[in-house]
Amino acid sequence: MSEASSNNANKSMDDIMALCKRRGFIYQASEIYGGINGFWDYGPLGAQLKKNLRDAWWQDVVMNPCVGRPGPDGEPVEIVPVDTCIIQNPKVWEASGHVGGFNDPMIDCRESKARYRADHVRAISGKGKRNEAPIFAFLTDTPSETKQRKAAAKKFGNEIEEFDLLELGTDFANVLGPDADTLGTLTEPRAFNLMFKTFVGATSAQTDENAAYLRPETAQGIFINFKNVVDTTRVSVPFGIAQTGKAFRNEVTPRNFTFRSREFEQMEIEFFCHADDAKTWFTFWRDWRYQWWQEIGLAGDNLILRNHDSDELAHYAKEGEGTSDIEYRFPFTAPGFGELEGIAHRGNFDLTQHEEHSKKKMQYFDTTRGELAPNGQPKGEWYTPHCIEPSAGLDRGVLAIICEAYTPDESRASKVYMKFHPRVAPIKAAVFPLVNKDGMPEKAAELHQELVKKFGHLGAIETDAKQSIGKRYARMDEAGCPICFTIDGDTLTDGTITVRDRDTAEQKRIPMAQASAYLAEVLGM
RNA sequence: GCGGGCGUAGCUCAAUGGUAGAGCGUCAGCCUUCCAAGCUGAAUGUUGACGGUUCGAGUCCGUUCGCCCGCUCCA
Repeated sequence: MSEASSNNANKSMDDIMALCKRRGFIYQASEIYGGINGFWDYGPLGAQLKKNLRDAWWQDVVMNPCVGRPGPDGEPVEIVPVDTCIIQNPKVWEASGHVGGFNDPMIDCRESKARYRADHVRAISGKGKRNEAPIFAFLTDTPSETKQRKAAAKKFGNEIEEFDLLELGTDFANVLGPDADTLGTLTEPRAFNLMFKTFVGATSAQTDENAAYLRPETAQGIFINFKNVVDTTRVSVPFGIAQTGKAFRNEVTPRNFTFRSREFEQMEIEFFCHADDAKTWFTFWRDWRYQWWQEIGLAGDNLILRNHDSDELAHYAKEGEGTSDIEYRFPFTAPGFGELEGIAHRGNFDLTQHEEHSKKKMQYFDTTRGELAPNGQPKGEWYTPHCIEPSAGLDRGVLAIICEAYTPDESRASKVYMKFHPRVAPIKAAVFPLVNKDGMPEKAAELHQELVKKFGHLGAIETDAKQSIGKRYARMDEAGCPICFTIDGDTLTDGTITVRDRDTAEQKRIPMAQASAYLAEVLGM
């Protein structure tokens, strides 16, 4: 357990947010106009950090799936990428269940602060007295039902009638809320539209006919291209399709810095396999994804793997075998955890839905299955593949990495340093002349150019000749730069430089000619 | 959506209803041979926004936007 991971509950989110602002990791979106609730912008260091995490995922998922670890079938894991549109045909969201399932009107109770799905609330009035107080509202199978039935019986005896609350319309002045003690505390029903709506066509009217939605998840772009990928590439089940991209949800309550944002980026894999193999693939992905987050720097006990209870499964996962979350103990969730990535067994829910709604065949012909023909070859089998979905939040990953890296240290000049794993660190190295004269700046520029050329595609290589060396080290500590190379007087005579380690502040001398190899090793190359 | 707290320079914070300040950071110059050293100087604010009370509002009142905490919600 690292020092950083053991005390997240003691890390101040205010301090972390201040550092994010001060050093240019994350800014409030539209700040000069007073911000906009639920949106955040990344500054120079944050944008690079986010790109590094996205690149690491892409490399380890798409380019070299599971870093070469074979799947449960002993074969290399096969993954191909796609990049699909944020705006899809609206029918996609009908098929996926996002339109029908999440437009439900909700009712709030001003007294009890409870919130109810309007269509779930039942009501009891006196017989023929629907327009008179009191009317008793309740939720079936909750304590409120018992309580309200008792109250209604006391008031009306057997002369009652029972109906859906919504039959009253939108005015509930005569209604006693399920958990209320006074009449008329229920608000009128309000729709919760979790999807952002927009309109397609520059000259078209903004009517429902032209309505479209910003995607609430990248996953559907994969499912609706499943057949395209199967038909046009040489993949065969089992295989996965991966995608990163923005998604949008009109969250009821954006909260906790970037953790719950209305615009966010996902990194998703939809891995298709035969139903018989789904369970083993689920376990495989769950375990590897957990390990991946550990290897990217969330190595301590702040990261856990949690299997969902059956009663909290999402609509799509009920068909499958379950869901596991990889969760991180953020300072604002401690001692609890917040989700970084969910690994869901979606069954064949999505492909089946799209097959029904689009009338296009989504089944897959597997030539390795089926009974054997006389010649000993399998006859093949048609089936709708099941799907394992490791779905990660990129912004949440960045936030977790920032929280994990944040390390207060009163003993050093910066008082805090960012202990980024070298692979995600936005600044990979810095080159300093110890003093800004005597040929040192020239040497520094030389080494800087060399390192930029070799490592610049991975992140920033900085150089700085201003002010004292301690100040420059401190600045790099706060930015999370893993190592600094310093040119001094000896460099000019014997060709050696000092390497300064961020985490230990220790220094050692190496030949300048080996700086590049040294950095490569730090970066795990 | 409810309740509570908050909003002053890039950051952290001062300022009795009476001229908006400090520290740090940033920038410039000098200096400087390993950890924010030293010296000199500079820039930076419609006090979140709008309205009101007042001779006068950072301060009081209203509205609004945003952030934090709790509840709620969370595909």
